[in-house]
Amino acid sequence: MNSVAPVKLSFKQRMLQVREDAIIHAVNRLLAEKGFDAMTVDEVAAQVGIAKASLYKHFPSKEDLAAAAMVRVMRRAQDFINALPAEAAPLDNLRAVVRWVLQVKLAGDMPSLPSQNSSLRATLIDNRDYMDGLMEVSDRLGAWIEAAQAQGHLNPALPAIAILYTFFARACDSVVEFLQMGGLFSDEQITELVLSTCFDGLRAR
Amino acid sequence: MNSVAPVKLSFKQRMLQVREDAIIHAVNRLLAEKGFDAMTVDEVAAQVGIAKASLYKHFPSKEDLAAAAMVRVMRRAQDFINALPAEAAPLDNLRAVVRWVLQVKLAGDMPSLPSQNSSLRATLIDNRDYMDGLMEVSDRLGAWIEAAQAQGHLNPALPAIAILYTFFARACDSVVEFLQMGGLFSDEQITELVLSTCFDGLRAR
DNA sequence: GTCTATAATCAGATAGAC
DNA sequence: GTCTATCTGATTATAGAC
Repeated sequence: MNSVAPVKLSFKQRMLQVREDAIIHAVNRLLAEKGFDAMTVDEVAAQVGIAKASLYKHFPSKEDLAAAAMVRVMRRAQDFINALPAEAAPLDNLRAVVRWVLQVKLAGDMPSLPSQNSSLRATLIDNRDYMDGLMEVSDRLGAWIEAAQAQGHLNPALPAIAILYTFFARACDSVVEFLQMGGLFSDEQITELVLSTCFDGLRAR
Repeated sequence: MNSVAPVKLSFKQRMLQVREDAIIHAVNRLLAEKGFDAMTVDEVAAQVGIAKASLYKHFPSKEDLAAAAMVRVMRRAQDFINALPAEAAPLDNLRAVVRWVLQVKLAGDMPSLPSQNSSLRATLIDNRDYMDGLMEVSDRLGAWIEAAQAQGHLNPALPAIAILYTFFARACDSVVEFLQMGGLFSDEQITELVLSTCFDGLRAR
């Protein structure tokens, strides 16, 4: 009994993991496509192909579904950041991160949450995985920002926290949506335009 | 009869106008505070101090309420733009407009709509006042943008439309909310920080 | 036009069988 | 854990008296 139990458990857990991955993937897509308020739990269930009640066995609320999607994207960000060369110039790594964010957004994979929803905010703050990820990302980017400022690559007059927020805000930049809707520019062009305005500004140099 | 009718009508219309102004003002505040989805028609009615059914005598739907608020803010933008000196440098006028947008936002007077809601978008597109205002604002700013580019003040390599969208996007810039939430900066500091990153970029000059 | 009362619908969450 | 069926509450919108 004791010898087989772990194997069966592990298999069960793997199935569970796969199912939850499918759920989170669906949530991520729907959050990117229509946002939190317009996304319904029925839709999520339908997309995954399970009953709504089953969803609630995995996640206790709609807010927790959204939080799981945010944890997922935060993990991806951490993976990307950790894969960047430590020996590269901090400014280059920061540009690479912003480019990654824009590409995720342009691919329709960036979940978007309403910034004013308080119950959602509470759920996120209570979510340890999310907060840990957010803090690690902030620390990594913050270190690069200060290094780039010390090297004279980023404007030293700007508070580092303001620069950090400016990067985070690219994940919900309406300019990307406006340009994408217009249909005049390719995804690559949009990426370069937003990167240019972000780092170089609108004024001539 | 004919001699008094216009007076009575005008008085009635003035009362109507005042009432509708109060409604739109409440909608504007609620849209700025909680956004379209979280705002309920009951709340609007309660804030104005009238019954919900009376609201629907003035505006046929929640979407039309929001559209009226957008028309209002667009009118304010037009008024501000028209008051700017024609002889000033285009770049200065553009900076003034962006500063105005940030101040309205920081004062909690900038209504925010979900960019993905299709019924709302349809209502806005069908709203002549809104579309006319939007186009006039775009034309005025567009002319200044092109002039500033010709003078070498704005980066000529950027498409004018991308610059215009970058300005519009300041009305829903999450950086403002992030910085405001942190509580480390005054409204004036936030305004100058965002203006700086917008026009001068993050990189050192 | 304003009100009270109510319809109609939708969506988040749960009960209980299997 | 998954399902069907249902509950519960909230919300948009309207009916009908005054």
